[in-house]
Amino acid sequence: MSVDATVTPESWDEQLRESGLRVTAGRRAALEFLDDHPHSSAADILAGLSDDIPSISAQSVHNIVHDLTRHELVRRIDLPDSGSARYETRTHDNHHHVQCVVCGRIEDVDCVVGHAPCLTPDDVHGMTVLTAEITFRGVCPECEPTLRDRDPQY
Amino acid sequence: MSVDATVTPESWDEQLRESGLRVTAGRRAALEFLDDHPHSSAADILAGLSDDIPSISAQSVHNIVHDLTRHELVRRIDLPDSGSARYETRTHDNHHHVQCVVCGRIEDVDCVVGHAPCLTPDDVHGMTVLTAEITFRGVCPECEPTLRDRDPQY
DNA sequence: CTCGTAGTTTTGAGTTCATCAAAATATTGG
DNA sequence: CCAATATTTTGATGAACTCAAAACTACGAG
Ligand SMILES: [Mn+2]
Ligand SMILES: [Mn+2]
Ligand SMILES: [Zn+2]
Ligand SMILES: [Zn+2]
Repeated sequence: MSVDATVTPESWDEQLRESGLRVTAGRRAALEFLDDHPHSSAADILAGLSDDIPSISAQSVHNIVHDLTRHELVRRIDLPDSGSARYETRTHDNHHHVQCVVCGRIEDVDCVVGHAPCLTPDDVHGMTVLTAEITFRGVCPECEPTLRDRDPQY
Repeated sequence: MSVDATVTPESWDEQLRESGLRVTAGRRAALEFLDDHPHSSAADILAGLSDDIPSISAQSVHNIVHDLTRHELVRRIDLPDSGSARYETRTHDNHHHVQCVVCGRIEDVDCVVGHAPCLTPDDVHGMTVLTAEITFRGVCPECEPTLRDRDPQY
């Protein structure tokens, strides 16, 4: 059983350089944090990085995720509720998400097709469809009892 | 050729009353406006209603769409870009949307299945999937030339 | 028809998330 | 190590939405 070593902690430095971005403590820490905590908000990242980098500011986190998103080292996702944008290091695999309507928990859902667009609808008003962003909404196992309490007919 | 008369302007009043909501000028006007201008934002609605109801406030529009959404007379949609939430009178038909990445134009896309959830992925981490919100992203016919100018390899 | 009450709108303030701009600082090639 | 330029920080600003209380209105009871 061998672990895929294409994404080691140090490789973030390489990926940053390959994108023409300078290697900074904030960017490296943000990438490491997002790899460990997918679907984090800018505020989550700020909180997660403040211990290691006390000087980091909210504005810096926004700058960082913006730059990393633009160079496709991270992916930005905007889920229906969830107030703020979320970020993750899983890019280029066209995966989707399932979100618990009770607790907000977010999990990845592999794309059945594996490439964009994974669906092709009938009538798209003449538009050329590039991607299909899918957000499944449901109830996670932990929240099912909660929901049954509130609405026994479930 | 007969027009479906199930949704006449006056029927908004009935639908409001059936939901236990009082019939007010703002609510009636908002429903009429949204029926004519689907996928409008709260700001769009405010602008569209200000002529007829000069006293209307931004807060009122938020109250109105919130109440109408809660009683399912309108549907709220949150699209990836687009900053603000959008609203429409087409409810209960589980339809989806296609959005032009250049100009932001939004169009309806009928659900192929016709009922939620229209997709059932393999692994959803034990969650019970209720709905699948799909946003197709692409380029509309009007914007294709623009895109070709910027990036000739298209 | 009038009145009273609960529902609704308005007014005003406040929050969160994100952006813009300029000064301070750090990275990196030479 | 230095200079050039990218990045971070600081500070201000904006957009969308929410909260709370006062003013107003729809509508059913009388
Ligand atoms: Mn993901
Ligand atoms: Mn629609
Ligand atoms: Zn849950
Ligand atoms: Zn377009």
